Amino acid sequence: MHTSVTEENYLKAIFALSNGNLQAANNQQIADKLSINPASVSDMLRKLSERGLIAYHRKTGALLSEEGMQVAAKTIRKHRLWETFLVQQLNFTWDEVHEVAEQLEHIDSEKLIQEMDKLLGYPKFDPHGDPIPDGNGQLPKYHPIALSNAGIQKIYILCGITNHSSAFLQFLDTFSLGIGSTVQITGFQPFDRSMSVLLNQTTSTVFSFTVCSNLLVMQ
Amino acid sequence: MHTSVTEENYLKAIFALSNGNLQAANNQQIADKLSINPASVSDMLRKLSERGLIAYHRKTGALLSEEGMQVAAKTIRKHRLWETFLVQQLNFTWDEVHEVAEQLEHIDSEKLIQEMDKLLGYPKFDPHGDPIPDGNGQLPKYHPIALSNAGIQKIYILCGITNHSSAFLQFLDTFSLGIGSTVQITGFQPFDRSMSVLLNQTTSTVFSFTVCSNLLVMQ
DNA sequence: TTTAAAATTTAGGCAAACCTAAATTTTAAA
DNA sequence: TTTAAAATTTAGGTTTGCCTAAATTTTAAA
Repeated sequence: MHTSVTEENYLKAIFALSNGNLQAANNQQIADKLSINPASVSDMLRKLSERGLIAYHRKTGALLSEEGMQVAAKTIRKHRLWETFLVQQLNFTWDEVHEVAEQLEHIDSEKLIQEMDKLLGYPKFDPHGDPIPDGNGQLPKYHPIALSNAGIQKIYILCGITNHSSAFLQFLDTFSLGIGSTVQITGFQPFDRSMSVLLNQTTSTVFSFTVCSNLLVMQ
Repeated sequence: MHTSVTEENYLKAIFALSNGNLQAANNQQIADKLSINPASVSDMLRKLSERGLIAYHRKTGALLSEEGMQVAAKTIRKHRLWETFLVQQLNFTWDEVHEVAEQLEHIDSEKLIQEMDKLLGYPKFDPHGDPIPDGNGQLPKYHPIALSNAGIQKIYILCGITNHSSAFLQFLDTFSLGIGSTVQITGFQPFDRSMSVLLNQTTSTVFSFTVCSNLLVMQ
């Protein structure tokens, strides 16, 4: 199925707003996200629905169909692979990649994206730590490990904690650290098993072994 | 000045048809080249003319203005850099690159193209042997040398000959070799100064020193 | 339960780029 | 030089995707 740039942007927005197609996205949310007038969104939702890419009802909102999901995942896959390429090979910074990736994600070439994937070594996460869907639109499996068991230099996503005390939560809060934050391990001190970490690609600090063993991360 | 994908395609077509802005391109030629109805071309030529990107008159045809030339050169620069990238780094073959480069050439990011240029080592010619305009839209200078003085492994463009005998011309003809053909030097035999060459990226053969000294090539 | 506010849709338009069919202009042959 | 053919333009339409303003529907407060 051929999809226009506009359609792909709507599907991507619905994917994001629906939190991976869990809760339906309504007109207003989509209009806000895309900075498009609700009347126009109404039009497009009807069209996407007629094309079988979403299920939509004005009261309940929009969810992606099987096919819509495929398109969205493919577009996100391209976006994140391009971001990875721009940062790793073209010296783009974190904040520069998005605008360009928004354009590149709509380039239509199966070979291009396969070769790009290969060139980058089949990455599972982009430089922001967001997961890259595979060629079938599947997100990488969720395999949490304690940060204390994680490998040096790698970038992880915080996906859970094993200590729910308010003291610990407050501690995390002082670093603006939450589920989905990225944690890159930049160093390890064997004598106390503490780790130097880079949080959200911005804040450098050191976490004790106690902290590290209470943070669940995935690749 | 912002230009649409469509406008860029028209300017590129006019550049190509006008042979680098030497002889004006007429409606019909542009319509054929872009597979667009002459009536539509008429509309667009008026628009481009109003925007100051071309000089157009129905009798004399279209030529690029200074500004139109800049846009065309920039688009061609992007196209050829992308082709080079696709072939060199993403294992695309000669015939696969065009379709994708047609899309990529319209991506708008100064940094992207600068970094791509750097990544590729500031190439002057693309894999087809076509010259890549520099950041200011200038084509590389024409510096012909005898093939016998050229460097191994490099790709050259045949740009002239110093022997115009029909025997020599016929000889070239058997290899479909003409001005604009590419010649890559794949080997050099010092004992007779003969060269192994790859012609037009397809035909492998060996040229004697005599042949090599009568072929003018440029980088 | 009524009613006001908020969300959504409908109606009517616009711009970009394309089209076909019908002029009109240019070129070239008789 | 006339005239027919070819090239080009104009006129009137289409589709996509957006807009504003005016309904309409839904939600939530009184």
